[in-house]
Amino acid sequence: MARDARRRILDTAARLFYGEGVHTVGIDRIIAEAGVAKATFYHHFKSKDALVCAYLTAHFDGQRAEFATLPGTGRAKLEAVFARIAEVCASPGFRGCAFLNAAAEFADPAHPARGVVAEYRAWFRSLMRRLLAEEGHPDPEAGSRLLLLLRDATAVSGALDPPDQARETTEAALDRLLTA
Amino acid sequence: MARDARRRILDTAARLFYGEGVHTVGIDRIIAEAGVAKATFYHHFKSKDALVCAYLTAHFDGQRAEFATLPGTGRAKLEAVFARIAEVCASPGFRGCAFLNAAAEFADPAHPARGVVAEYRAWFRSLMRRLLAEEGHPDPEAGSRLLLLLRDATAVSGALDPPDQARETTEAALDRLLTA
DNA sequence: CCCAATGTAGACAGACCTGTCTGGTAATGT
DNA sequence: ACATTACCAGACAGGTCTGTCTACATTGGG
Repeated sequence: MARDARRRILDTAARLFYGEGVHTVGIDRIIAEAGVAKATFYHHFKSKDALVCAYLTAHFDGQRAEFATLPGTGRAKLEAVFARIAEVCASPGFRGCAFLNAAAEFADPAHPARGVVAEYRAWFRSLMRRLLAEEGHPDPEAGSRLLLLLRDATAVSGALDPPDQARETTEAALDRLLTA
Repeated sequence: MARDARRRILDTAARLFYGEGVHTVGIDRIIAEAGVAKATFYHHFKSKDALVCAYLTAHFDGQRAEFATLPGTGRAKLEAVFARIAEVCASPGFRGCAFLNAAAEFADPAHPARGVVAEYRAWFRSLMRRLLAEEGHPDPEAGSRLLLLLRDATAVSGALDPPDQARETTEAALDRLLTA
């Protein structure tokens, strides 16, 4: 046992921060559920804010890796990406987009966590831009903004509306937004 | 002075809750900035949760009243509503949709605040349904879901993207979502 | 005029928060 | 074998949180 304390902390933080919100979950609870000493926690993370950033960054890395495995190029890949998003957003236990929730919790745009959120959004948009360009879309720049919009909307709907609504409506919207 | 303590509390709560987040603003701060005694606060609101619900409900009422003053019917009114939304979301000081932010802060769907959010969403969607029906839209039910999606997306974008992006992208998306 | 409602000021309890610190244990690398 | 590193357990400080309480002032309706 032992060399995996950091991983246990990150896993527990991901579960609790995502499931219950960053502000409502304290360090004490994380170290208790991770089975870790307080000194160990502060050995690996200099503060709670640092842990929040690490949690978001790990989430970012995971999503980047997941989308990279999806097959296809251009529009086919685009549809695969949104199918995956819609699937996740309609799955049980979905509690909204981790980045959007974090942004809502940290009102100050200068907060480090907001930086990770901004990086994520920039990455997602550039992915959309690339896929639209591959497809020969007339205006990948404007198109990517529409698709970022759709991504956000699907996440919100998945969190607040009946499970299937987000998936079906996203499909319909994707069609309309792509064929212009 | 005096008979307006409740209003001062509500105004202060709206400003602070919206601007800095519900969890980060304490009762002590609200009563201090509202210039009100603690006993007075707990005389008007039985708990902080009750104040949060009152804040959201007031916001709901305000938006309902605002949309009611917009002229036109059918598609004209629809476009007026979204123009207003986009304008608000692109204005300085916009920190996201109060309902979406509150929903993100209260992870438990059974929290009273989440009830107000659900009521708001149901109202907005029924408004969309009505306007689409007036316009002779072939499927107001599905259409209203698309427009709720767009509303959410505009709010998120207004909070996280450069000011003008939300407005322009919303306009473009509205066109595509309405003409099928 | 008097009573009830509404207001102010602020102490207090009990809980929880983050972050620091001490002290001791187990695994690792050289 | 031994030093280093990672780890566990838990006390502690200093602050903030919600909600209750006492004690007193003001105001308006009957």
